[in-house]
Amino acid sequence: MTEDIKDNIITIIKNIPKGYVTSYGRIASMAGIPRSARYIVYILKTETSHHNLPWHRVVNSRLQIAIKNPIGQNEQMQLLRSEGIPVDQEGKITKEYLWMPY
DNA sequence: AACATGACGGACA
DNA sequence: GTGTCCGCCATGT
Repeated sequence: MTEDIKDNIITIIKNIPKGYVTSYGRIASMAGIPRSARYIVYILKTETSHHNLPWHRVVNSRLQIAIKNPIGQNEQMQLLRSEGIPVDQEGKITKEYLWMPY
Protein backbone atom coordinates (compact mmCIF):
# COMPACT_ATOMS: atom_id res chain seq x y z
CA MET A 1 0.00 0.00 0.00
CA THR A 2 1.30 3.44 -0.91
CA GLU A 3 2.08 6.10 1.64
CA ASP A 4 -0.34 8.62 0.15
CA ILE A 5 -3.23 6.22 0.54
CA LYS A 6 -2.26 5.71 4.13
CA ASP A 7 -2.10 9.48 4.74
CA ASN A 8 -5.43 9.79 3.00
CA ILE A 9 -6.96 7.27 5.35
CA ILE A 10 -5.56 9.03 8.39
CA THR A 11 -6.96 12.34 7.12
CA ILE A 12 -10.38 10.80 6.55
CA ILE A 13 -10.50 9.37 10.05
CA LYS A 14 -9.50 12.71 11.51
CA ASN A 15 -12.36 14.29 9.58
CA ILE A 16 -15.11 12.18 11.11
CA PRO A 17 -17.22 14.83 12.86
CA LYS A 18 -17.72 14.68 16.57
CA GLY A 19 -21.05 13.03 17.31
CA TYR A 20 -20.95 10.77 14.24
CA VAL A 21 -19.58 7.36 13.36
CA THR A 22 -18.57 5.55 10.20
CA SER A 23 -17.42 2.05 9.37
CA TYR A 24 -14.15 0.43 8.39
CA GLY A 25 -15.44 -0.46 4.97
CA ARG A 26 -16.78 3.03 4.27
CA ILE A 27 -13.42 4.57 5.14
CA ALA A 28 -11.74 2.15 2.76
CA SER A 29 -14.12 3.15 -0.04
CA MET A 30 -13.60 6.85 0.65
CA ALA A 31 -9.87 6.30 0.36
CA GLY A 32 -10.35 4.62 -3.01
CA ILE A 33 -9.59 1.09 -1.87
CA PRO A 34 -12.94 -0.68 -1.52
CA ARG A 35 -12.96 -4.12 0.07
CA SER A 36 -9.91 -3.21 2.11
CA ALA A 37 -11.61 -2.77 5.45
CA ARG A 38 -9.00 -4.92 7.11
CA TYR A 39 -6.36 -2.43 6.11
CA ILE A 40 -8.25 0.25 8.05
CA VAL A 41 -8.16 -2.02 11.06
CA TYR A 42 -4.41 -2.21 10.66
CA ILE A 43 -4.05 1.57 10.38
CA LEU A 44 -6.13 2.16 13.48
CA LYS A 45 -4.21 -0.40 15.45
CA THR A 46 -0.81 0.97 14.52
CA GLU A 47 -1.34 4.72 14.09
CA THR A 48 -3.94 5.74 16.65
CA SER A 49 -1.58 6.72 19.43
CA HIS A 50 0.82 8.45 17.07
CA HIS A 51 -1.74 10.55 15.20
CA ASN A 52 -4.32 11.03 17.93
CA LEU A 53 -7.07 9.55 15.80
CA PRO A 54 -10.74 9.42 16.89
CA TRP A 55 -10.67 5.63 16.71
CA HIS A 56 -13.85 5.35 18.74
CA ARG A 57 -15.90 6.83 15.86
CA VAL A 58 -15.20 3.76 13.73
CA VAL A 59 -17.52 0.79 14.08
CA ASN A 60 -18.43 -2.14 11.85
CA SER A 61 -20.86 -1.99 8.94
CA ARG A 62 -23.71 -3.15 11.19
CA LEU A 63 -23.11 0.00 13.26
CA GLN A 64 -22.02 -2.04 16.21
CA ILE A 65 -18.93 -1.74 18.36
CA ALA A 66 -16.54 -4.59 17.76
CA ILE A 67 -16.75 -6.91 20.71
CA LYS A 68 -13.12 -7.89 20.85
CA ASN A 69 -11.31 -4.70 20.08
CA PRO A 70 -7.97 -4.42 21.86
CA ILE A 71 -8.78 -1.12 23.55
CA GLY A 72 -12.05 -2.33 25.03
CA GLN A 73 -15.64 -1.98 23.88
CA ASN A 74 -16.60 -0.44 27.16
CA GLU A 75 -14.21 2.44 26.74
CA GLN A 76 -15.40 3.01 23.19
CA MET A 77 -18.97 3.03 24.41
CA GLN A 78 -18.14 5.65 27.02
CA LEU A 79 -16.39 7.90 24.53
CA LEU A 80 -19.27 7.76 22.07
CA ARG A 81 -21.84 8.49 24.72
CA SER A 82 -19.75 11.42 25.92
CA GLU A 83 -20.12 12.86 22.42
CA GLY A 84 -23.88 12.52 22.59
CA ILE A 85 -24.22 9.30 20.59
CA PRO A 86 -26.68 6.83 22.13
CA VAL A 87 -25.17 3.36 22.36
CA ASP A 88 -27.34 0.51 23.57
CA GLN A 89 -26.33 -2.35 25.81
CA GLU A 90 -25.14 -4.43 22.87
CA GLY A 91 -22.97 -1.65 21.50
CA LYS A 92 -25.33 -0.78 18.68
CA ILE A 93 -25.76 2.72 17.30
CA THR A 94 -28.74 4.00 15.33
CA LYS A 95 -28.16 5.08 11.75
CA GLU A 96 -28.99 8.72 12.37
CA TYR A 97 -25.47 9.03 13.72
CA LEU A 98 -23.78 7.57 10.65
CA TRP A 99 -21.51 10.09 8.96
CA MET A 100 -22.86 10.56 5.43
CA PRO A 101 -20.66 13.06 3.57
CA TYR A 102 -21.88 14.14 0.15
C1' DA B 1 7.52 -18.96 -0.42
C1' DA B 2 3.57 -20.72 2.47
C1' DC B 3 0.68 -20.33 5.95
C1' DA B 4 -2.06 -17.96 9.86
C1' DT B 5 -4.40 -13.98 11.68
C1' DG B 6 -7.67 -9.85 12.20
C1' DA B 7 -11.28 -3.71 15.94
C1' DC B 8 -14.15 -6.55 8.47
C1' DG B 9 -18.03 -7.09 4.77
C1' DG B 10 -21.42 -9.12 1.85
C1' DA B 11 -24.25 -12.93 0.38
C1' DC B 12 -27.17 -16.31 1.69
C1' DA B 13 -30.04 -19.71 4.44
C1' DG C 1 -33.86 -10.62 13.19
C1' DT C 2 -29.77 -14.56 13.58
C1' DG C 3 -25.80 -17.54 12.14
C1' DT C 4 -22.57 -19.49 8.64
C1' DC C 5 -19.53 -19.18 4.97
C1' DC C 6 -16.27 -17.15 2.08
C1' DG C 7 -13.68 -13.25 0.10
C1' DC C 8 -10.71 -9.68 1.25
C1' DC C 9 -5.65 -7.73 2.05
C1' DA C 10 -1.53 -6.24 4.77
C1' DT C 11 1.38 -8.21 8.15
C1' DG C 12 3.80 -11.51 11.00
C1' DT C 13 6.08 -15.89 11.50
